[in-house]
Amino acid sequence: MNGDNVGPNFIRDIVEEDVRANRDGGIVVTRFPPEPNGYLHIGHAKAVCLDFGMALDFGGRCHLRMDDTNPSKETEEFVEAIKTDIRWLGFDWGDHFYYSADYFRKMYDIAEELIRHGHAYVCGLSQEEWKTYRGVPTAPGTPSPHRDRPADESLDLFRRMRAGEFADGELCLRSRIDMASPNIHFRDPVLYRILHTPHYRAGDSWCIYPMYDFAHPIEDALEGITHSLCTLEFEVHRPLYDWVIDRMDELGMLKSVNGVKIRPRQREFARLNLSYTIMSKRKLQQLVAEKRVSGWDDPRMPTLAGLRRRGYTPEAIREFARRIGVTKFESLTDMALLEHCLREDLNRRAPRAMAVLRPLKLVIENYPDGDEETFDAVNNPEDPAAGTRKVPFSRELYIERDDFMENPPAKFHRLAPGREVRLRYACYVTCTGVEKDSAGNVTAVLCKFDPQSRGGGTPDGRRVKGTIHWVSARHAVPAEFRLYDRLFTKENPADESDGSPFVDHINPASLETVQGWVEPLMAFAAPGTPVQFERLGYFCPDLRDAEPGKAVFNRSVTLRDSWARAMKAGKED
RNA sequence: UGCCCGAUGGUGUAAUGGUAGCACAACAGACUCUGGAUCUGUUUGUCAUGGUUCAAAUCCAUGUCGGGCAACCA
Repeated sequence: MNGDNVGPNFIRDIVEEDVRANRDGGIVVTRFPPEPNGYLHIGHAKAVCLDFGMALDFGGRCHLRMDDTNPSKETEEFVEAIKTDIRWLGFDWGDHFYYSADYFRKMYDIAEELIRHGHAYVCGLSQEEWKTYRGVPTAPGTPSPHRDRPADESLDLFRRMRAGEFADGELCLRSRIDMASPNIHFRDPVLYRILHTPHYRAGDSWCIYPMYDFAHPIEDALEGITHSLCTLEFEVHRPLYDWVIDRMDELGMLKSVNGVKIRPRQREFARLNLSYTIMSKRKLQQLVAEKRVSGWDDPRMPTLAGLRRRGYTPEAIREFARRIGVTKFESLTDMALLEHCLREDLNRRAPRAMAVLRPLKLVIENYPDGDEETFDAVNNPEDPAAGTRKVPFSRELYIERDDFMENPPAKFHRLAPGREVRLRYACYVTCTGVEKDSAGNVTAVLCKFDPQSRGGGTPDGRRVKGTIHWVSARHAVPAEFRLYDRLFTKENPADESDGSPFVDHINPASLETVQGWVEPLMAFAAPGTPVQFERLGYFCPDLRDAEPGKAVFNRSVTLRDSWARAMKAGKED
């Protein structure tokens, strides 16, 4: 029963032990419960992979449930986006798609039962007053003056709350637990509040809404969830979760499967933090609202929609989730690991092509002007089955500006006056001179080619140190390239303890747009399909802006570049 | 100065009383028609102090540091 969707971790150990002990009849049912008030991000992907992965690995199932108990922030748009993203990631909830809102009636009935049994009461304290009564972590609270309200009276008041007789905040339903508890969440937490706000799904049928702490365990219990996995900040809520489950048990409302009563248990793990980006929904929302990015799906965003548009694959993200593991340690994971997972996946799968981002004209003086020919190029050296393609060649080519230097350092393997390089898949050329404009800028590189080197080698077996990519000027298709870099310059922009807001650390160079050329076949690349532009990186035609006749490529991630690294380290000589 | 949780190389994670391992990153080399990929090698670690034990990253105690908790948010 050991799949490999989820690697070894303490949650897996717990589930394994539960199954071994035949707890809940040995079945595993998890759930992923997003609130539809924003887009899913890579941090959610970690949770999705855990929730669905555990179910998959133990032959169980995972429910998708919109945790929509707060009508003021939730919309249908987000529901659809969430479903799209989870499907894209590669997970399937089958028929088990739920809304918290669909349980409102049941929750209301349970609340009434709690009142009857003395577990809850209607409280008329204002939020401001409650602050005083609740006490602080270091000192016990004092009971609300309404704590001893008779059940009949609370029931009447609660029904009138539901009927809309009171204004927002005028009354609330409170659990009756322990005002002296060292755990603040046990000091008679609110179960229901009055909110005269229509719900995107339930419409205006309710003006009272359940709180998360009340709703969540009920949903889990009704659905027969065995393992309710959530993030660390809910750890202190666990006693309350268990309290509600106990009440459900008393009411005989725990689900039974094959005669076995299912008792949901909450387990907590650390959320994902990634270097040079942010994971807070609120902050992401702020980037969108302030138009610092183009939207939730801006390719620089850590949202799944953004990563998808950037060219990330579900496989890479799932592998990333597997590798980071699951612990209770609040870590800051290196973005380089995510990038590594993408490169690893794309290196295996992405077809190669040639593109020139910053063009410099190269003229082969001894190549006849009107002539042209094609060379065979390998589509993917990692996958022989991908075959080869024909790439057109002629007298005038574009090469990368970076691939030519007039006065190169010793270890520069590319083109320079008098130096010979290989044009990838084509032939050897030797630089014979340059053309310059009046300002002294090189406008073209002049070369002669060795006709015997056609195909990329020579009879005399002489070696060249460099191989550079190119496109034939006459055949090239113009293209826009969007070169993305990390969104922030600070490793942990979410940390504002130094007084600087995260938006102050947005990387001004996170997007650079350049106009260049691609080989002809790339004009037909389908949006979203990955390609490696040789020696540059992995790209994909933009999902939004690429269309027939308009080539727009997003750079997903660069290739590892040891030359650039050496240059940066100042070791070029 | 209450309650809860955590601490293993630069980063992330494994070892469940018995040789501290893996991955990423970094560095070095080999190979190469991508300065890519691949392969080989190197550097760096159990928060501290006690205790239990033949044996402690692991169990216990104390301390230190970090995180969470005082929404009618989730």
